[in-house]
Amino acid sequence: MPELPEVETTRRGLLANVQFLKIRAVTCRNRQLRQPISPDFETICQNCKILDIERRSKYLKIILEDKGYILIHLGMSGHLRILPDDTPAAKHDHVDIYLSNKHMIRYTDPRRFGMVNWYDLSEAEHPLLKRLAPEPLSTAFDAHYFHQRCINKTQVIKKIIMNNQVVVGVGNIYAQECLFLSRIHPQRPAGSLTYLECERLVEQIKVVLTKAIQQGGTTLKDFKQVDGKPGYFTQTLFVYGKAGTSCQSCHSELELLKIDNRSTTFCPNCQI
DNA sequence: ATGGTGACCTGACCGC
DNA sequence: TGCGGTCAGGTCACCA
Repeated sequence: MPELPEVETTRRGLLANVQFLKIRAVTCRNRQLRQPISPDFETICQNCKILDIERRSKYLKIILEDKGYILIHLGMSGHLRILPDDTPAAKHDHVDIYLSNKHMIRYTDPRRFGMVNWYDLSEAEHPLLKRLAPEPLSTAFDAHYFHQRCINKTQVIKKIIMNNQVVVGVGNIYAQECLFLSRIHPQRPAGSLTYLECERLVEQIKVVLTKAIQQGGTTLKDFKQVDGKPGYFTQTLFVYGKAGTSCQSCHSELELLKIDNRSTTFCPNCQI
């Protein structure tokens, strides 16, 4: 489900609902996520005030007053909702964070590839955050930087843009969309891209992610915003999940490839 | 250092 | 109806 636009949509929805509220209590029903929830998680969070919610890559940081932050990752299938605090828990509702206003933040994640934990480490100190590349929508991510990172690389370009040590936040859906819109074949060795192609790709990554955020993310299967509304970006997808249909630009048949074991749809005519 | 592979999980869907 | 296979939005530890 969640790529960067979905996570950013979630951040905005949460922030509007929980900023400056106090955490009354926390319930964990299943601690076995991508990494186990630490035994003292509930105790540490109790009575802390939520100051802000930040996003770094696809991680959310719930900033607590004078006391570090809760780090959340949604993995493949996770989502967060704001619900009345007496809402019964279903099978995959692993964590509830009860707030001072009779509501709670509920973390649900069927596949449990996500994580929830508390830290008091700066980004430079945190093992999961310290090696992350620049944000795609920041000025640090530009054509010059990206071209430098591609030079002499034999890896295919799709893998490079999905590598979070090159740029964060580009997952499988948006990688395919960005490559289509930049007219670059997903299997090109990164080192073969010209400066102009790098510039085009960087621009499309920014445009596609910005639009997706504006539309509330992509709705796939069960992605919902924190208020339960769907995202609307599916209406804007050109290639993801459309193998066998015709290219909206040239009407050739879109083809399917496996790259790094992940499905990749592209137009064999437009993308060179 | 860089690159490739398997591992972590559950659920939906398809063909038999 | 049931069973086995395949696939799915992500990331990281481990190996060569």
